[in-house]
Amino acid sequence: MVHVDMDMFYAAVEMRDDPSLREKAMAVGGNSMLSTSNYIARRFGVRAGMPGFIAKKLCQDLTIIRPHFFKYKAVSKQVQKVFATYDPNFSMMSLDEGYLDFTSHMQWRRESEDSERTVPVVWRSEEMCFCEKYCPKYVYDENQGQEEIPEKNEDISSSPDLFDEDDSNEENIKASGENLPDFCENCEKRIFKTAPFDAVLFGLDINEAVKEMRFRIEQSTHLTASAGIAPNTLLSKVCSDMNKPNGQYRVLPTREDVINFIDELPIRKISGIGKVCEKMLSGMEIKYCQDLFKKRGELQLISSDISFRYYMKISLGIGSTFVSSHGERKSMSVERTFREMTDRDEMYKKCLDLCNELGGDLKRHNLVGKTITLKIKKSDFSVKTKAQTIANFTDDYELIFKTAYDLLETEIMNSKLLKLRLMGVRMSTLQESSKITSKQNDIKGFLTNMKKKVAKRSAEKPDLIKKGLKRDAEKRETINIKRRASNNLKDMFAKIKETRKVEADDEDDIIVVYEKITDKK
DNA sequence: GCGGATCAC
DNA sequence: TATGGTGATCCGC
Repeated sequence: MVHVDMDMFYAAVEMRDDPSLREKAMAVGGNSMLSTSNYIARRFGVRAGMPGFIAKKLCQDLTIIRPHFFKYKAVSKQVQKVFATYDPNFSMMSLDEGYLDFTSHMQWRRESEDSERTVPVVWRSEEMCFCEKYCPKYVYDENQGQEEIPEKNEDISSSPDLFDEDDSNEENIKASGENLPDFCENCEKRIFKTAPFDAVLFGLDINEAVKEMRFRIEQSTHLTASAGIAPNTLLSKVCSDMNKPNGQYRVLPTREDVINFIDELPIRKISGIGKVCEKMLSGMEIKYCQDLFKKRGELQLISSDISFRYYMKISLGIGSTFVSSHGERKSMSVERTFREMTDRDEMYKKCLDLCNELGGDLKRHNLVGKTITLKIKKSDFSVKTKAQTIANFTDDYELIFKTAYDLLETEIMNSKLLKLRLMGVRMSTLQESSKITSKQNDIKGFLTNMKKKVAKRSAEKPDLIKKGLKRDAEKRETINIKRRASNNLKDMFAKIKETRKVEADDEDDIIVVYEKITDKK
């Protein structure tokens, strides 16, 4: 298994596109959070995940670049194109890293010709002109999120047979080169007079195969990647970090090599062991992976079955031996941080906006869901979530808001002065909207839902139901008052009132059904 | 199913 | 002045 990771990805793209950044300490992100930093900035302790204003304190001269995701997506596509030639079933973990299974490729490789392992290459140098004919100039189409590369470059880098044949292309470039001036009028750099390309032959083994892949990535993106090669994904992930940047590392598929590698490895290096887990384990004197096995007795006592098995797998260097494709999405969410918010109407408005966004996202992905979760983060950074599952699948923002509103209202009512810094809305229990039959949306769904409600209610005392209805009526009255008090939110509250009314009718029906049932008894 | 926590990126 | 957004999973109810 191979894990590939682009080196300081976002920062590298920005440095590639703006040479003036290359000599500087720089990071990509915003004032509140940095996504990544270059190696100069890292010397000052500037790290991904660090707030920009703190990084500025560590490094006065830090240049912070706002992220350009359309660029990163475009580059990622190029990288994926290379990945696909080695393993069509590769699995991306993010824009800049992925897992590949080289098994099939290595079978093919053993019987491959030299020419099939030869990568054509354009050697580049800062002193040479690339701004015209030979320049793989990066042109981004922001709408498409795709990158266009001039045809010439496409020809050179994507034709492995280029050097096996009587190559008229090469001659043409040479010939035309003779008519060019020595220096470019645009960039004043020296212009190639001979064909600026060559070819590199890679060997048969997996180290060579991965070098070849990394070379192709570099040729196509002018960015470097690091890779890890190991018998499973758990190990390959750790390996890709060993010789970063622009390097690779291999753990052989032998018991000795795996054990040697894993024994002295700090547990924190393993993907899945985070800050908290590290601290907890260090409290038991567990710092290296071999300690997990040494302390397996204690571990078993204090851990759940799942955790214990996970720890034991780590200590033995066992991981997945195949790349698993991403399963179905399980949730979709929107959340936003903002300056401290105390005004209720503002909160409801924010909630409505989030629901609106979420509804749009769900529709775009052809998804519907039935569990709505409201997330709030208070000014003291404490986080709270409230969830409710509704009767029918939906992607309708008004229905989402109806539920989110209730959850938010509960929170507002339950606290004296709510000071928020973040709000989020999540939809889970998802289904593809196409799979929703009309049945589920009309009478049948309504009836099953009602049966459930009745069952739940009949477990309670009947007078509780009436109390509940009275409480709902009071809630509605509160909302009416608020509506009168707030002109600019008039429509919003009118909608709430509307939906509440539907709900109330719903409840009335339940009472009738409930009475019928009790009568029968 | 719900809510808190942890984790990766 | 000031610490993100999205998705997944696990644990204990």
